[in-house]
Amino acid sequence: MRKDALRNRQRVLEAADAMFREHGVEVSVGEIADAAGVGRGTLFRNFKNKDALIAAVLGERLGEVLDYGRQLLVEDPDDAEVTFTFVTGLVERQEENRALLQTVTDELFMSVPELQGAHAALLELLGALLARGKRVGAIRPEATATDLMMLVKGLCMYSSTDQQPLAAETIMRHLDLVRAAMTMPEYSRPLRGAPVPLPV
Amino acid sequence: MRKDALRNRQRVLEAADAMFREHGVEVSVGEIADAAGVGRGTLFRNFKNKDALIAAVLGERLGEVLDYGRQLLVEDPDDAEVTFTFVTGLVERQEENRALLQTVTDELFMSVPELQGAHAALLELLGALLARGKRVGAIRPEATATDLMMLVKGLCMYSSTDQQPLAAETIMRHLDLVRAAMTMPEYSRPLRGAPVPLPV
DNA sequence: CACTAAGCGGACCATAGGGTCCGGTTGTGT
DNA sequence: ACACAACCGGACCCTATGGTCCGCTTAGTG
Repeated sequence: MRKDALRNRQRVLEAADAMFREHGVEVSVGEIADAAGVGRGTLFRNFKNKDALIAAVLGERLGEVLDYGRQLLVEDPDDAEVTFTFVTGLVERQEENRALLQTVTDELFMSVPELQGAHAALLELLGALLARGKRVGAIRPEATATDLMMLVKGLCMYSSTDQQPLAAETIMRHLDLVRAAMTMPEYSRPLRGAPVPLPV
Repeated sequence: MRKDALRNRQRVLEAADAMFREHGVEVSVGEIADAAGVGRGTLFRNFKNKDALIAAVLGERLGEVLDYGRQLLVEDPDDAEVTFTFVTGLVERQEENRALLQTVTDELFMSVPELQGAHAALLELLGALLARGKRVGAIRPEATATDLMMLVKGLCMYSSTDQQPLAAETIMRHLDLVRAAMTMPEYSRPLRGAPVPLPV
């Protein structure tokens, strides 16, 4: 591959990542190409179609998330909090990257193998994190990775769909709700921060 | 208004309602007009634009939901379960009407005054339901209507975004998670049903 | 330096969706 | 029965988007 070609590919990846972060995967390829300073032709020569570009960018981002979670599992084998440490990190990343969890559980993208794999891996990781919490009696024994996934996805979708992004304070509060749903009562905690103000 | 005009308006409303139920508000006005057996011109003569049609249909559906909730408030002034009775009903309706909660908290539709009002009314209703639960010590005192809204919206979005609609069993399970998040520990209950199977 | 294949990018295409328009039709009061 | 306003509906327009194509440019090698 020629040097300039590689450089352009890189530029597209970076531009796509930036645009996805800010606007979600709905941004048009045209805008991405413009941001990258290349023509549409160049973009599509490097990525078969938009889905392939999404898979390339988000696959990597999700990979980082998975690494983070696996790292947590290794670091402290008896941390009852590990699930919520991870989920908090996940939500924080989602907060500065609208696209991060868009591809997970979305009919459109479940057909892209690379993302399907990331989804499965994420569920597996959540399962492992929960298992740790269950061992020390922090997590309800019947709770599953899918249960947690639903709550987290819901939280993320809710906050990124809203007009203006929710305050970090509100997100922390919502995380406390997730915690209350998943933990044994004595591991619950009071809700932090203020509720979202009524719009208008 | 001429008789045939009125009849056509009605047909459009019914067709739109049916299409929204099944496909969500994303269906094209063309499909709605076809289903109603009228031309696009007729549709747009009766409703200024697509948003107006959505507001007309969903406004009515949301009104029914509000009536249901207010009815519950009147019927038994000491029912600790009233919040979850309502939310279960809400989720059941959403299950057979993809569009029901789409308009709530969606940037696109928060600008339509009629739906904005319905949103505010829904939050107010949830607040009243929760207040009842708090009085008898069933609901966490710091929990707010917005907290519940987030959980319910998340649950609904999660289930209607998925490839195939989730099993009713799974939705009941998720409702138990919502309950766990909102209630005092002794009002929680074990999760019903089986978790969602891993896709592929 | 010159040649050539790899690479470039923007003009172009097809599709889809919301919304408008107008020539023809039809309900309805007289 | 007639006239005419109200009404109809589909052809049409405009915009946006994903994706293709091809004449021009340029990296890089002999």
